[in-house]
Amino acid sequence: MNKLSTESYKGVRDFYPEDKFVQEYIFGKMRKVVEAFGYEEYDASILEPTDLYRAKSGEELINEQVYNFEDRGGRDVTLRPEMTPTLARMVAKKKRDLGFPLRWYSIPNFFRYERPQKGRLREFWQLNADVFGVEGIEAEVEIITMSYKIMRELGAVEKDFIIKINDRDFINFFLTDFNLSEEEKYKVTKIFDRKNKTEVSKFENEIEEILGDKSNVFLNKISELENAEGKTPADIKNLMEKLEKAGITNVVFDPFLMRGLDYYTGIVFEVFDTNPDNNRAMFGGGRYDRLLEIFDGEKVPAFGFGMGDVTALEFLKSRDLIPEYISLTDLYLCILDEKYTEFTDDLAQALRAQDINVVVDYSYKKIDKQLKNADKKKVPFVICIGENEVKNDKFVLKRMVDGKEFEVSRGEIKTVIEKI
RNA sequence: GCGACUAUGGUGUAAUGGUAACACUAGGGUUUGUGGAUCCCUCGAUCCGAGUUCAAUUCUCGGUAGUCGCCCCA
Repeated sequence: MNKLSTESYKGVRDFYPEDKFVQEYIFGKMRKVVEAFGYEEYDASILEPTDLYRAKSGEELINEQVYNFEDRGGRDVTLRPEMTPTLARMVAKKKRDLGFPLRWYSIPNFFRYERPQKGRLREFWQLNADVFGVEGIEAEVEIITMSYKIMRELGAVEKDFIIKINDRDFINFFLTDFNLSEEEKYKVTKIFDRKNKTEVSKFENEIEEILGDKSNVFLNKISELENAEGKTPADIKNLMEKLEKAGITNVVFDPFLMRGLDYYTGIVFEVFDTNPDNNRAMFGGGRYDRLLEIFDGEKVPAFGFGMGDVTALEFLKSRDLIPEYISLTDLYLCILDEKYTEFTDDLAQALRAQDINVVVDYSYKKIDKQLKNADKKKVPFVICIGENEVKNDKFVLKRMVDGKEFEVSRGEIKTVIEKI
């Protein structure tokens, strides 16, 4: 017989309880922050018609990076690679009913068919928080503030990360002088996007290919922006001032920041790890005022961001910010002999009725093995049930962290567990 | 899609052209109602396929997987 492999599928992860605990910790922090700003949770199916992504997500993403298949009815189906198109679809569908401004969040999983490497897998989870119906800079301030607060909640200090911002409109404005076609403009944004990872000469050559002999003029203008603080575009300056008022000072203007997705229209931002070993964008977002047009022609102003669990986890690991596993179970009941099982079950039921999480060990192993197991599972309290307990209805409640024992009656168990 | 490196029990390591050792873990026992202790026993591995060879876990090639980088990137 062939042995079945225990390996998980390429690029996806198994979440053992300790792993799930950490993931839930991260999600919990995300939830706490966005809910404090009034964001409501939504969700959707992992399957979407492929057409949804054809419109605006970017050619590369749809052609090479998605899992798609034809279903039995001949429909072209895709495992969602991102949430924004789904969200836009949901909002567009019930636009008249929803009431704006609308603030929604979700922590769904996504699939992308790519080569797994550090900080990037084929399946990942990502917080998505979006606000619809706010045209002004308040949306940017709010979302970027939330990004900042999540980082702080996770234990990061300001110098651990830096928030880069830019405005796509602003680049487009510069490009209007050059009479470029839409496609050429698009190419320029892609080259910009790559700039920080490209050699300067190569970058300049690529720009020159598109702009010809005017490229020097263009590049000079851009570098002026980059270097001269006074020339920072007004909206960026405004945004930075407002963030500073909120106590967020690790923000910089980066005229080359583009982000990969095609649907961004205005301000975009990315949060970078300042650790030189992990010089990569951790997460980001931007304004996409025109995305909802693809459904009914009406635009709805929108600003949102996404924060993935893989990069967040890498960050926490590198800063030693992973929390220690804590069991959700309060009490572990050992049974010393099979004949005390019924008594133990009754006790467990009574305690559960008082909202205590109780696990019963039915292994009937030696008591030291049972205790060892309780310890391994990180359950904080143990009671062993044997002849004495059944006879007297008195118990020895053992606190595992220091081995201290407390003599208690049945009615005292709950209060002792909660108090100490 | 491209490149580099890697691949031994569940985990971490060892070794050799003659089929594998050790530690931890797990299971069982011992000490006979309180754990991270001692002692004993047991389970358990050379990624897959082909080639060279009397003999391959070891050498060669291919595949697969992992790690890192490139491309790309929410």
